[in-house]
Amino acid sequence: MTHAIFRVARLHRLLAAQLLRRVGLHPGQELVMMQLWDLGPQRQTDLVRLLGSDAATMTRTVKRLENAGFVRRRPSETDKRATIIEPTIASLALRKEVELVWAELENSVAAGLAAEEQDNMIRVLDRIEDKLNQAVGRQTPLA
Amino acid sequence: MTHAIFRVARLHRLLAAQLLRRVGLHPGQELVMMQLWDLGPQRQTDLVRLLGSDAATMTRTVKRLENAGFVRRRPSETDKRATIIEPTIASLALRKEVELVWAELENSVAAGLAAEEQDNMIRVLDRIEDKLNQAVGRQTPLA
DNA sequence: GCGATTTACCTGTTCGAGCAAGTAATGGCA
DNA sequence: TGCCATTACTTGCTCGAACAGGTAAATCGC
Repeated sequence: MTHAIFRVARLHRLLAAQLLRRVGLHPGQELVMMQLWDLGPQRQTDLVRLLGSDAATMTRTVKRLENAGFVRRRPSETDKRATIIEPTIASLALRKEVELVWAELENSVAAGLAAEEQDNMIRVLDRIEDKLNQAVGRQTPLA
Repeated sequence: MTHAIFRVARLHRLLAAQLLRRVGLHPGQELVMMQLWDLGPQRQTDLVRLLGSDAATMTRTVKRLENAGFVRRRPSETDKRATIIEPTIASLALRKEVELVWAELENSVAAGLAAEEQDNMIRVLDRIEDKLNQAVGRQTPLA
């Protein structure tokens, strides 16, 4: 099963990269933007928490999104350590394109699966996610 | 479903990285070593084909494995363009450890799933893999 | 046999991802 | 109030992954 997951993960990411390329994003960036579009301005820490990502990676990803003009950075007024990230007006045009890409990705994955199979798949994936979270969380005691 | 795949993929890779760290490998390197252990010496191109990877990535990964002493490079006698990669004697000690890591990874994923569920999961993942291959292969015509 | 294409590999670059280490602001606690 | 751990973020490093571009060897077509 590990093999199968590896292969699907790689292909899934590869396809995402191909599709996102047309939109001018790199895989991973679209997840940040989707959070901002859905939830509005967020601190970097919150983005890290929401995406289960890494603070250092977030710093650099946000910097690139800022250079690309999709995001603005503004110091928090209540916490001088924190930076608030907000989507720019310009990014709103991107949103529809990203949603199209997302739909195409979803379609490529789900094509040929009955609705029932999809539901079951999601349920099992969620359970696997829980298991993995446990294993990652507690330093995998090996015993 | 795309969300679920992303999350499982990331966690799966993260757990693999944690486990492989104890063995001194980075995720991706173990796949190369497993091919070499299973099939014996291979040309770089063959490794690329077997793993669905990239020639440039393989060049660098092999170089690092060589520096780590797990792999040796030898020019092909029949094709002066090609390099043959072979596992070193030293790498054989690694093999058992990697197999343990792999088993632990498999266990973390499959724990709590009935055998029947696992079988079904693998079947569906294989179908998804096919779909993704089609989508990636034919430049995703968007229409 | 010779030229054009293909194949095998390498280097440079960009990006996400993670670890380590460092800075500065915050907040808790004695 | 003053100290100290925590939190938010940054920078430096190493890696896998992918693309672009480049070299040399092999192979195909004529």
